[in-house]
Amino acid sequence: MVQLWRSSRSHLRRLLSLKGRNFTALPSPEASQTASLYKLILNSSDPRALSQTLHSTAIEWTPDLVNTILKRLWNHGPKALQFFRILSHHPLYAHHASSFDLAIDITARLRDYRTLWALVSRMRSRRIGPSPKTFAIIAERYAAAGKPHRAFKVFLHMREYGCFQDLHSFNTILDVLCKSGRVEMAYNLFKTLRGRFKVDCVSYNIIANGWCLIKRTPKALEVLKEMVERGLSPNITTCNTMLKGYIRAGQINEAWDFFLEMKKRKCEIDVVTYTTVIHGFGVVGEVKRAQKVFYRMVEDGVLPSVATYNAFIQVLCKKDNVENAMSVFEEMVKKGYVPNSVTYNLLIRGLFHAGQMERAMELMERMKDDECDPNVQTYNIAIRYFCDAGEIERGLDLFQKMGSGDCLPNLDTYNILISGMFVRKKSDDMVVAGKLLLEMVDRGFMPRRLTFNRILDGLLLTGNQGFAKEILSLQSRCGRLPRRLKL
DNA sequence: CTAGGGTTAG
Repeated sequence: MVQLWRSSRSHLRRLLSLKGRNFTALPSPEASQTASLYKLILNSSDPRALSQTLHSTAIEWTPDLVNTILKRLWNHGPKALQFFRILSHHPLYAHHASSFDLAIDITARLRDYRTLWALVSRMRSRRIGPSPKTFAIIAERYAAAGKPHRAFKVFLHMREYGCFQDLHSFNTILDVLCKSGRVEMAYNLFKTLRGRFKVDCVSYNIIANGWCLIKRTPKALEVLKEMVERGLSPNITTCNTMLKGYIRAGQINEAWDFFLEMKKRKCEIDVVTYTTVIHGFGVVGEVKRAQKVFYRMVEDGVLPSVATYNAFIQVLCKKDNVENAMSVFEEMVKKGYVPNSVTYNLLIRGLFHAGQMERAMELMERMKDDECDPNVQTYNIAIRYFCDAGEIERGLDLFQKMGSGDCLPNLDTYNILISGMFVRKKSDDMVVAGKLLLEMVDRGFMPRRLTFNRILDGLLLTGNQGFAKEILSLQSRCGRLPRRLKL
């Protein structure tokens, strides 16, 4: 029966999709089931009732379904974990390792490390993990939370959980440390342990990139020199890393010379090289040069990717004008490229920036036709510009739309909207700001102290003493959570 | 999620 429905539905989809792209977004039965389950979980206020529903035999749980729901609840961590927990007690279904990884990621983001390690233990006792991937997630979150030493300790203790420390996992931990700005620490580990793990070109690239990220290109070069001395050859990734490093450090002439040198030496320049150059030169204002490279690359036998178009489109939006960006957009579509959400977000921002609010909103609608629904970033852009323009109501409308749809607001959304509440000096807006603050805390986001203070001041100045008191007690409750970086 | 390219404000 279900099978029948499914096949006739997909037949219908095929038929409809012939008539126009609008219909390709028609939800499949699986998608609509997922959507209704998601809404059910999100809107339930009674955990016991929810538990009963989710345990009912009518729902056929699969790891895919569970993971989809966990990802959609990403910006509502407590809800996501509640869902995960309820399903852990299902009489027939048992969580897949990938769902554990997602749940672990969420606990880490909420800085709930006790639950995190409890989940790791449960994975182990069920003999479904933890895997090196699990440890990569944990290490990354520790590093991002300003606990690089914890991140490294995770790596050291992997073996106790049955995971071998090999070159892969070593490279992962180096990269995690570098990306969180702890290059110094990564480099020291690298030097101490490179013999044991027999480091390769990837390890050197990771360290070089680490130095580049903090704009220390000479250090990166030094590392690469060492690499060559030890008999390892740089590859195209090494070159692209340095190229981007020069640009990031503002060494535009060095970057250009490096690019020319790459060409002269006939190293296999690829689409990443061109994308880096186009974006790098464009954003520092060298639009003509970026444009030349963009049109030249095809002659050189390298086809642009969607990312290349995105880089070029951003350059045109920022340093040229939106109309030209729109033409390049139409041009890429005509050539058969499928724009992604990055493309749309760039153009939507460009149009908003040029004051063309309505055209921006039209483009936001058009996204849906491309099976590329507006995402959090899209909404954040729109909300920001509407608030900046004083059209607070439209910003709030969009926010409302997000909450009811399947694109939950993230930390940025709340910050943007709360700032927007200070544009008009209205008492009502202060109350809305306060409510947003309560909601964001409820969803596992930690407002900055500045946000608390602004709202408190606002409420006190507009005579909302009672509400201010409530916010103040919320703040002290939040303060108990250890959130500041401690070394 | 073993490394490099597109979304975040002036």
